[in-house]
Amino acid sequence: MNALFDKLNSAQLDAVKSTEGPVMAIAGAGSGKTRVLTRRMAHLIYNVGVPPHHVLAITFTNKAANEMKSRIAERLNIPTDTLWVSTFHSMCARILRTHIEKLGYERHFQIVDDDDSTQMVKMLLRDMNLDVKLVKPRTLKNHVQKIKAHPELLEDYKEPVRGYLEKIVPAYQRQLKRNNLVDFEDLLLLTIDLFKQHDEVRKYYHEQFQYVLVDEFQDTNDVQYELIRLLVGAHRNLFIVGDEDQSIYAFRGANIENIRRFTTDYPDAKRVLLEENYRSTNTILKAANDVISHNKSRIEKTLYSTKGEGEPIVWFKGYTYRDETEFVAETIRRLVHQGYRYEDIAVLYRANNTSRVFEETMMQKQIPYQVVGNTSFFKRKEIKDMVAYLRLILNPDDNYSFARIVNEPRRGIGQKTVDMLQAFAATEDASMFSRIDDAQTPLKKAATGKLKRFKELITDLRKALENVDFNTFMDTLVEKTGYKEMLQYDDMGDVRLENVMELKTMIAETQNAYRDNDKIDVLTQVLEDIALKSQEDERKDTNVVTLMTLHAAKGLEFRAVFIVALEQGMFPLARSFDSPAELEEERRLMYVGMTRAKEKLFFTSAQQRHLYGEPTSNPDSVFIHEIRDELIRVEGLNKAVTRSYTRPVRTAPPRDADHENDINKGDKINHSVFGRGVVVNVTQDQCVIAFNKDHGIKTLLKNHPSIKKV
DNA sequence: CACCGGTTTATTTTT
DNA sequence: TAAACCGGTG
Repeated sequence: MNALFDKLNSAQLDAVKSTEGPVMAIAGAGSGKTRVLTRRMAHLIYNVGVPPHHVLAITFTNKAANEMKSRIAERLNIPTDTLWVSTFHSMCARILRTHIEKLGYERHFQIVDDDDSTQMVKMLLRDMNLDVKLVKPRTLKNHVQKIKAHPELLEDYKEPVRGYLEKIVPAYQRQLKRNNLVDFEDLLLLTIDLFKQHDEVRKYYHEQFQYVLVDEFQDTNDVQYELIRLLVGAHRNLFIVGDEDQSIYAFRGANIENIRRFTTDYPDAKRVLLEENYRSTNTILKAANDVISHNKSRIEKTLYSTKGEGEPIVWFKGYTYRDETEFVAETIRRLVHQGYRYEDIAVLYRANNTSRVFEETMMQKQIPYQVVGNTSFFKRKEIKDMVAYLRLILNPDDNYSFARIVNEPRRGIGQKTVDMLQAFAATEDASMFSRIDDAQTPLKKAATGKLKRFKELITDLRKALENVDFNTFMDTLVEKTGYKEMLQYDDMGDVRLENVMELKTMIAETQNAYRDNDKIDVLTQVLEDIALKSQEDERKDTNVVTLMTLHAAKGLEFRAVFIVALEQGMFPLARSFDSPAELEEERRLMYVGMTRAKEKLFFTSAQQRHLYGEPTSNPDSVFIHEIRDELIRVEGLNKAVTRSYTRPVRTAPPRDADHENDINKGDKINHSVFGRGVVVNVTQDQCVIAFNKDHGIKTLLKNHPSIKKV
């Protein structure tokens, strides 16, 4: 026996040792999923003797990838860079850097992020004189991405969106390619194209990746699924780990169905169920099970733990949000007094804007805290500007970057001038940069003069890049562009300049890692990292309370967890009220949040809170009432009130249980949250109910326990 | 072209 | 509340 199998239970051991053929591991929250993944990889390399670079592990976040890499490398005492452990996107970027020329792109292609995509869609909308108010650019961008992945879905759209998409999608794609840019979706789609069109490339990677592991499989979208299918060769050594109950990214295209699809595509797949939880007390697990069992379609599984029963969940309801935040702060105080460290504690909320009131109270009460996942470093304006400069220096024909910084800092080159130049350049299908000196220019002398000076600036900087070292180059860049001077008159100038200098450090580090490469390659690599690793080494303050969204908490664990603002409309969000599918996703989010807690779990809510400046009051979150009474201790406002526990829907045989509620058109019903209503329509498993004016018409799950026939 | 002030709008977001 | 956006004026 060797240490690779230490401290693994039999199910985990099975998952680690079953190396050949397709394997699916269903891993409940806290069941030691990461441990299984890393041990399996180590086992493959160390015991089975597979060379490290023949194993591919795909994760969703850089954080997860890095953690896995370092754990394996440490255990096996090998350098991390021999391992192919990466996100879908960086894996694709890496493959495309070598092969993208086969698809007509240039090797030094740049990656645009979501904000850039939205910006481009917005510009296209304006160019085409389409109404920006009718469809929001952000929303339209999401549709564009969807159509890129699934062109056939265009037919499902109604006017005017359909017409917009028909025009925008090809224009958007043309523009990206023209500027040698790819977006996140392209990274996946182009890799798929590459594999489909070039057998020799595909064969090459089939030989290379003899074993493939995919983490968080429930979060894969259809394109990623396709990519995995193409990637796995005849050996079919594919290992997936997932938990459908933790799928919380459907709004981004994640498709839980992929888990089921896997079982049909690989009917011989071995199945391992990891149900033993190493994280939470049984009280927390039971409560989490209570909540999640209200979801209709799922593979039934019940987590258990050896951590004992633990204490009941405490639900505090205050009059106002002030009571609520103070309860949280005071409880944190008490916990710390009992020996908890600040870093053992997390405050989780559904939407970012909730953090503000908690921050205020934390500050007042002098409790050290950090807010995770606000504006990431690379999304800051000054960094995006610098990136645009760097991209333009690398590729002067990049119109998009050109437009971003041509007048940043102010050079008196306004929108009109840029528009004219763009139109002029478009007639020759050339870049703006290349036509500045053109004799035919329709631009005024003054404007042309300013543009020429700008062009000179960029050309000079390009020379500087080639002739001096990176540190000097970056100094020259902020100096010559006038960016540094601009920041001097900026309130936040100091911080911004510091951020820009941070970039300098990053380039230096990358250069060390790729010492032999030439400057262009190094800079390309830096820009790729910036695009793909958006907030990787967000510096973690030690020993502080963590405030973050429930989404951000996925994969983490804390001794004590507060889930706050548990009110209808706040969590679950109001949007989910009339969509059973969205409500189920909210419920999974609740499940994820609850299972973050190791020892203590707190729910809080307020009778009244300010929303967008207006005082509002909401009923208690349905999720609280989906938990058995004996698991919750009520404090604050509702202390004396009996709670209305709603039993879970039986999930076991959902097939012929349709008559369970036996709701028909015209029936009068009573809903535990919305009150009385009349059924106006019934479909297979849903029904449409008209409630009184406060709630209006809603579509709900027919068999949901919250509905009772009157 | 730049700046001021009124109006509008409001999830989550690994890449 | 707060930030983004638009339209008018200097």
